[in-house]
Amino acid sequence: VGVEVDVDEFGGDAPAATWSVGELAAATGLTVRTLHHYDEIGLATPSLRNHAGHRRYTLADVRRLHRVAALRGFGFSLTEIAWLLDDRALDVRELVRQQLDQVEDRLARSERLRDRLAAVLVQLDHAEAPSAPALLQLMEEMTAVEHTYTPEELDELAERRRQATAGLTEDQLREMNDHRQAMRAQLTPEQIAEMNRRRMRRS
Amino acid sequence: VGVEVDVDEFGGDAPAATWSVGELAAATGLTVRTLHHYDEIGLATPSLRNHAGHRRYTLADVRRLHRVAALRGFGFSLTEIAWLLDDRALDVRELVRQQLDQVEDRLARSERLRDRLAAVLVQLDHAEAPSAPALLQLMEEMTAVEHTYTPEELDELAERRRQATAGLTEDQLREMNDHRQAMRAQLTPEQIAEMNRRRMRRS
DNA sequence: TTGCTCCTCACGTCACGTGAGGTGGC
DNA sequence: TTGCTCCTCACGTCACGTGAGGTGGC
Repeated sequence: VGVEVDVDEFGGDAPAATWSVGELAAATGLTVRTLHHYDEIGLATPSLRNHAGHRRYTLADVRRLHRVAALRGFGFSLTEIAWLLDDRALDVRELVRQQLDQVEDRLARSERLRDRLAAVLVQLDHAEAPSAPALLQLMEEMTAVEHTYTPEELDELAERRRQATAGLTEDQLREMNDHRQAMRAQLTPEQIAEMNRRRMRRS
Repeated sequence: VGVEVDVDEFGGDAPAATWSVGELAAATGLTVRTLHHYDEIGLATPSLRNHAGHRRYTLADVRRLHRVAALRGFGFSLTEIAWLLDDRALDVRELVRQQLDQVEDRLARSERLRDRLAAVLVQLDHAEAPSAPALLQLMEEMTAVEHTYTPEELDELAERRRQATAGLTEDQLREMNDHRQAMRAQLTPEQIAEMNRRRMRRS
């Protein structure tokens, strides 16, 4: 539904300010497609359309949109956001607590995964040729015995983590970049596409 | 493609052991649908089919499947796993490092999200009626000023986290359960379905 | 006339889950 | 004959991304 009044045809009253999708996208950092999507599912619908059928968001619409964006930032699903905004959530505290539980859970998994990956990196350096078969053998050993690390290995592991995140020198960064460039030059188009897709999802 | 020999029709040689999808699913903890999927995309295809067209996995197939499962446990995508298993990965160390970077990134996001959710819980307790509007106002305040916490609030926050994860007493757990039961009794079928879906994805 | 923004389909994503409808061996 | 396992479609998931093909105002 939604009011289909042409905003250009307002009568005596001063016309209230409205926003187009593009303007809102620029202002909120959301994409136009995202605004379309929220409209499609009825989560945030513009109250008006102009004579050409273009969406026109009122101030109230913009406010709702900001709430949606804020709630997304807290990790709620669009369904849950709809419940909250329409005041149909039964127990807000419980909802937040469940959300927290989920995040704690993911956090714990990610930490274990990080440690195991860091350990793999350390072991790969110990290997003479870090090939795929070497990696596989390594992982089978790791999953089999759940290897306990020596203090030296744990140090190396922490060092790895530091290097992976913290500031590298200009030279190191350039070297890594050169290496990646050389690698990419040998990739098939589909492999490159795949890598780009993964990078997009990360940001 | 794939060899379409009937395993029941082996000649003089002792028939090698093979597994059905159901047996493998039970043994590996994967679902039958997952095995079908890996077959569909060519990641792990059974070498044989019996006369009725049923999949028959040889020992080599099972070994490959275990590698797939192991690599999944390290967070690699099915495409990456295919590269690794077919030894088509260009730089194994770089692949592992990228994987580690991604995990570190997710980890950092999750930590921030956890802190903000815990803070919301604390604030909800300060509010007299923890309703959806109260939650929204709270979040707007939080995103606006990026509120700095007092030492007392930080303590409460840590306490929240502890309660959310660590061992609660039997009484507390029972009470929470009763509460959830009561809440569920008021849910619409679609809301229940939604909650179940979320729970499935978590495990 | 040329750009720019806007519109509505409609398919693709990732790794499967979930029926639907049917077959084959014990 | 009844269960059980197996089979192949084929749609659904979640929150959009990405064209495709077209319209309207400056």
